[in-house]
Amino acid sequence: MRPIHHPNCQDIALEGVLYALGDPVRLEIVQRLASNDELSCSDLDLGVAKSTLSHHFKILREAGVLHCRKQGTQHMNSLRRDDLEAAFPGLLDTILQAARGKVER
Amino acid sequence: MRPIHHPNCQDIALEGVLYALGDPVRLEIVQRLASNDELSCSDLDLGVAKSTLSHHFKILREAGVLHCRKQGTQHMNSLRRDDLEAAFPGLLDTILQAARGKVER
DNA sequence: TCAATTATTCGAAAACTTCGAACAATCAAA
DNA sequence: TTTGATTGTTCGAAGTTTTCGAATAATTGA
Repeated sequence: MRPIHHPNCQDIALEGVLYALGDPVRLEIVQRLASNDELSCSDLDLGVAKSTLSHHFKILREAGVLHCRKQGTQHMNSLRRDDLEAAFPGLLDTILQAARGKVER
Repeated sequence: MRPIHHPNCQDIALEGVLYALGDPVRLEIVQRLASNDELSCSDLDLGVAKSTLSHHFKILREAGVLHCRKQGTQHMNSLRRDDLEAAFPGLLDTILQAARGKVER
């Protein structure tokens, strides 16, 4: 298994982040991570094949949205809140707020 | 030529907006529209085929990001600022701010 | 009516997404 | 230490989307 790649803070691209979040499954993942410090793939049941879920996590990781840490057989994922805030102030919060509004109304 | 379709305010979906903006060409279009009230396709030279540009405008239109108005042979496009603000407060401004930061630095 | 301008539609090629099956890595129990 | 269970990734095929250039459509002005 190859080492997991994460972009540096300064390499996080806005298009990449928006693209990553512009998918219902990935946006849902990010929303769940907003209220759970860490989640593994197996914590989520989003109605897609696990290979597809793996792909979605890869997109999010390579966009710089989340960080992945191996722990045994699990991969623990967490939001890169601080890095995103540094790169694009207010962006994540605004998007999470927008996503939240969608449901609560 | 079929009539141009625009979604209603309440039908603007967050994923759709993020997806639309998660492409370099489309993000560039939106940035230009942020400083120009109206632009036609021919006002832009973004290094893609005009059929591709037409496709990008369609994505942006159907996501509810911009409005298109026919004027003669031209199609004048403008940002749906108010509708976006109503649907997702602060989102467009935050994204434009993030996009702006990218260049000015 | 004819030509010029502007933009969309069409068809083909390339790129991406999704799935299930196969594979790899890790840990725990026997 | 081997076996089995758990967790994810990789692979190959099928379907979808993106991109391009060529053809088409709509509008205006000469």
